[in-house]
Amino acid sequence: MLKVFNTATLKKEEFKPIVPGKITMYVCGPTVYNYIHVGNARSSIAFDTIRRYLLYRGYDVNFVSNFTDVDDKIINRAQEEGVSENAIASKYIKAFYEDTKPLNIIPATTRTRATEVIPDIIEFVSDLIDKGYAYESQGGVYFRVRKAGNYGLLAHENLEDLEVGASGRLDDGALALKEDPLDFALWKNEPRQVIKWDSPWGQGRPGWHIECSVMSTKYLGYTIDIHGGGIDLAFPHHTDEMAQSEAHTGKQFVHYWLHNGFVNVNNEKMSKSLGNFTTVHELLSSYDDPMAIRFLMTATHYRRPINYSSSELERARVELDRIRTAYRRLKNADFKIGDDPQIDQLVSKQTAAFVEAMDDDFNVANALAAIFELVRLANSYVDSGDVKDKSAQEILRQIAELIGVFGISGLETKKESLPKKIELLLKKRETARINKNWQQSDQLRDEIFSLGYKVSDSSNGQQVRKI
RNA sequence: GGUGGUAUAGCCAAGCGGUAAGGCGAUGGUCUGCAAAACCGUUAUCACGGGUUCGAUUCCCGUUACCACCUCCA
Repeated sequence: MLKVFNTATLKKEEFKPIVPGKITMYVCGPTVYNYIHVGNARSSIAFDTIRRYLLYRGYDVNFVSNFTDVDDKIINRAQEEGVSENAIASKYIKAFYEDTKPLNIIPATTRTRATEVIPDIIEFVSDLIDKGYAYESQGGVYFRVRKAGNYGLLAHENLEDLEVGASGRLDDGALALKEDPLDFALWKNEPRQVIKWDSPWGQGRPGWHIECSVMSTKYLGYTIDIHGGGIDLAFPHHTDEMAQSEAHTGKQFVHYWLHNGFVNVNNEKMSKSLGNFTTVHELLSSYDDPMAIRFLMTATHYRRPINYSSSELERARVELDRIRTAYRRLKNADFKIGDDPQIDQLVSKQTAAFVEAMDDDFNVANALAAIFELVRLANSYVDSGDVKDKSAQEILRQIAELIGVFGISGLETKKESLPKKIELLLKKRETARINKNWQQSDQLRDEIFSLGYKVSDSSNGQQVRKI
């Protein structure tokens, strides 16, 4: 039985999809005014792993996400660079796909830009006005927060506390536009010569939260199973989404709210505003093992913070290497025809442990422990010198499938093209080894090492990897 | 100030009423020409103070520290 932690109730709840066997899932996507950073990637990876596990459990998952391609930051960026907002957005949308592909993130079933649903947004907002949940004020449209039931539920705050914060931060101009400091914008009046659309309230552009409500209801229906995002989105973004969506449809918006924890740097949140971020773009260009990045992000429980540093990344790589090494060893072992029932039994025991762990709100730590048990089993099996093909294939298949749920692929490949010079030195060393010329063999190993490659010997000959 | 979260070995991190999974590191051993890999072993009383209980890391109360949200942020 799958249980998930719901931010709305702060409890683990049994997961029951609206339609048996099918899951509707919406995850808030990035505002595309810059490259995504490691923290953004963590969120994508966390929900990708959740999605993969649901797929592994046999569910059909309809996964929708968005690109926010109209907002203040994009407009500012466009003005700074003297190009259109669309040029900025398109550039970083392209970069998003380039950056997430090496991290093995499955593209969303549907991924739409905010600017592609403007008519739907206008219709949605008009309906809120008709229903009395919103009002126009000088070309802008605002949502009446006090009219919504259980507003603040996700943030676990009451209206009075929220109001203290709201009235304190708003300037007089903004306050004058609103009936109540708590109200938020559904549609913004836009007098400047920047990206904007005609609307019943004059020229303007959508507020921040409306696009997600529109896309979620448009592509997935009035009520969806899972809505995800970073925990910082719980308030105000998801709170506002929930209020406007439920006001519009009269139905519960989301059954399970899932939020991921942050990536920290020196125990502080990595964020664009703090400036302490590393973009995935630059990380990928300076680090040659994207699967290790994925492993670091995915092997930590999604709600826990990750303290990001190069040493943490290195540790993740070493851990992942243990799995890869075992996988390759077993794959390259000498098989005998046959089957070892006791091995098969141990494999299914660990598979069951994996499922049990993941069913408990995606407990990846315990799930990973099951994978490491399989790794030890694989290694011991090879050491026994009596490997039966059927059992070996079963171990390999399970390791690949389970680590695949974490989005780690290519366990056996990791083959890189070697420079000619290295190839030559390896050949020379092989000859030396056949002649048991250990001195020359060691010398060549040192030489290869000094050129940036580490060579080690196994029963299958020399193994090389780039340092 | 309000709200939510976290505090477990050198590090990462499970467990959450019956004397602590897993990984990294360290260390001893086996194997190997050496090294690597692998395998076997060693490596913690769970922030602090009370309370409940036959028994608490696990429940309750309090304290302390750190993080986050309350403004854009995954």
